[in-house]
Amino acid sequence: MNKTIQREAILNELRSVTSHHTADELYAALRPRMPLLSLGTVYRNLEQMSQAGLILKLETAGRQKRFDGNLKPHNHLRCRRCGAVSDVSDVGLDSAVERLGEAAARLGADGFVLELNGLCEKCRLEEDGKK
Amino acid sequence: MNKTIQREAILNELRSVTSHHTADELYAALRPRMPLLSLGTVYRNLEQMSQAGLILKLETAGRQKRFDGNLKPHNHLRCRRCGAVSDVSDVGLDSAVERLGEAAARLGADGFVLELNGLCEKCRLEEDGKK
DNA sequence: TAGATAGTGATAATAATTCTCAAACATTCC
DNA sequence: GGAATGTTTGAGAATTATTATCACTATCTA
Repeated sequence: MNKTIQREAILNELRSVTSHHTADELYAALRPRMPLLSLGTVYRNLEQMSQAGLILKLETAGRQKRFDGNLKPHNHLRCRRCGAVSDVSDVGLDSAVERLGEAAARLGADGFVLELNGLCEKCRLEEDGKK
Repeated sequence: MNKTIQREAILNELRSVTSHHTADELYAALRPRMPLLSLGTVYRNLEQMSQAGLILKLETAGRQKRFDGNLKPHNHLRCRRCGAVSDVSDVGLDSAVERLGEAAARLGADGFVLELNGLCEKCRLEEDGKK
């Protein structure tokens, strides 16, 4: 895998945000700096880097795939209102997930995909505001 | 929601199989009996019935959505080789998932999506056969 | 620095799903 | 049972997300 300006830019962008971009969000974020960047290049590199284990591909509910530059084990919440995916950190959840991993391994599974559903911080505040 | 022949047929088909059909698999399964059935009708009804809670929509990894006529809580394994989704029943897994549900509820989440990844029965045998 | 390889941008192609709309059907009310 | 009303259908067009193609350019290796 050669080093290219485009690939570096995509990886840096993904690592510098805690949100979990879709391919077209990344494209939109990078275009001002790289006006010739092509959407196909973004897709190609995201796929490549997730194969190589440099980033995570989140392909759970919702139409578009999202990508995560944070490789440390952590959990995700998808907002049922705005669709954003945010990180969840909670000790109780982490230990439940660990147990789940053990149960899955015992069954011979390679792993699992998990995503919490609910309202993100932002939408929770907005819904409360309405009442 | 009116009662129609198409809707009944789709629901019955989903309930009579333990595999988890995609829209086009259902379409293919029903066409011999209902040659005028349209794929749009299948999609429309699947969406409607999952909204109404008559069936489950499984929209995890993989491009196509799958639908499940079994409403009892149970877990799924997606085969990394053939893409099929099968039911997994295991006491250890169930209790880990229950804990996970409690942790998620404590955090204010509505629920979660979970899918194990690995080889299904059929592919496991075939892979073993090769060696 | 030349030759081999890999990656890029532009665009076409594909896959899955959703939308549109006139005609057919189901339900309600008399 | 038949008219009025609302719902659903089939057929096809449209949309969305993603992948493939390909001539050209950048990167790497010797």
